[in-house]
Amino acid sequence: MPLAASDSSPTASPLLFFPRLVQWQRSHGRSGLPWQGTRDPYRVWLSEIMLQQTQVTTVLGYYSRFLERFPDVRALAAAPQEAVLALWSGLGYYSRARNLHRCAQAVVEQWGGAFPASAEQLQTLPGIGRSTAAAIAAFCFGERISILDGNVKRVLSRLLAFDGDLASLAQERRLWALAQDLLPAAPSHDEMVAWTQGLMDLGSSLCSRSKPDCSACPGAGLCLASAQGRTAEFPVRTRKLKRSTVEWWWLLLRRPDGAVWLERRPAEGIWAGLYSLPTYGSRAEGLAAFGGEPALRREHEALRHALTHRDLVLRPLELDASALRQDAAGPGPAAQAAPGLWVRRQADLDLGLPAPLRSLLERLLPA
DNA sequence: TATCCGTGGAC
DNA sequence: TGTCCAAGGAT
Repeated sequence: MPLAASDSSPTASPLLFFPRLVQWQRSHGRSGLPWQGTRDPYRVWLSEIMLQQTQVTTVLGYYSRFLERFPDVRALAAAPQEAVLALWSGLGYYSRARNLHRCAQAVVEQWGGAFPASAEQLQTLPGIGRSTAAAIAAFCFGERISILDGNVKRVLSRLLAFDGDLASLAQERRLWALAQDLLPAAPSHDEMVAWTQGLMDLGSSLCSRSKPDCSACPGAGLCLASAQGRTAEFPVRTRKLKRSTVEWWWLLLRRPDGAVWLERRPAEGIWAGLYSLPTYGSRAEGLAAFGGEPALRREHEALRHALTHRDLVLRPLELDASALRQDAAGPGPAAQAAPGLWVRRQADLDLGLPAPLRSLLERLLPA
């Protein structure tokens, strides 16, 4: 049965996509990013962790500061966790920083300071999942293995008109297998670098979420979604993000000299391991912990801060700390004293701080 | 499997 | 203003 004239479905093999994308990456892809042009696993690994769920422009400054402070994996492994969190402060998803630190220590202690050279082994390390392991292995060791990040899901689901729901782990695994099938039998190291980078470059430029530029795409003539005019339908992902609102009372304990008391947050949960203000679930509870109503100086305007699953309403209560204990253990009753410190000026804020708190303290403390 | 974990940019 | 989501991983 002959094809109808209106049927514009590509008939070329999707295997042609590999050489086309490799060529496109070399002529049109990104090449000047600070973590490109190296096969040093430490630098590639650091960039991949920072880039998880984080845009390139956000990462650039953090990456250079981090490398300057920790030039190699041994320097990072030897640092205190607090120093790592301080450099990560503001980048978000702080479990990445804690796992980064643990990973560096594992590389030193279990691998003699050299990252293992296969995706399978890399994936056993803290904070390195399947996609990050594949990226490091492809970039640094030329391994024939496919990444599958947000960009690749968009590019390949369109190329193949893959209509599985990527909210499902099973469908994600299917697409991962298809991605692996697009690789030639024996790609060179350079080809794996260009292919891996090309998938991400294409997804972040031509094959954008809205209004992709299919005419300039190296997948033109191969891409099923484009041929069918259905790019907006891919990738398929049923989202079921349920947001909730949480109200936190922040105690702004101020000494007569203006200093503010910060405490380290617990090792799990939101902002784990960062410094923050003493936090309570109600106004009464917070006041009761530090002198009650007579100590109250001012109720600051509430700050609203959006996290992925939660909207935080932060209510700072400024208390007069002059009547409270002010020894090294902190201002509260010794029994509930958490590790913490007084900060007097902005120069004291070289700490792991949640973004909204850094913003608040930069307004309150003198330079 | 579903949920949790930050922040900022794009639309 | 709200929504999506960006080089995801851990539990």
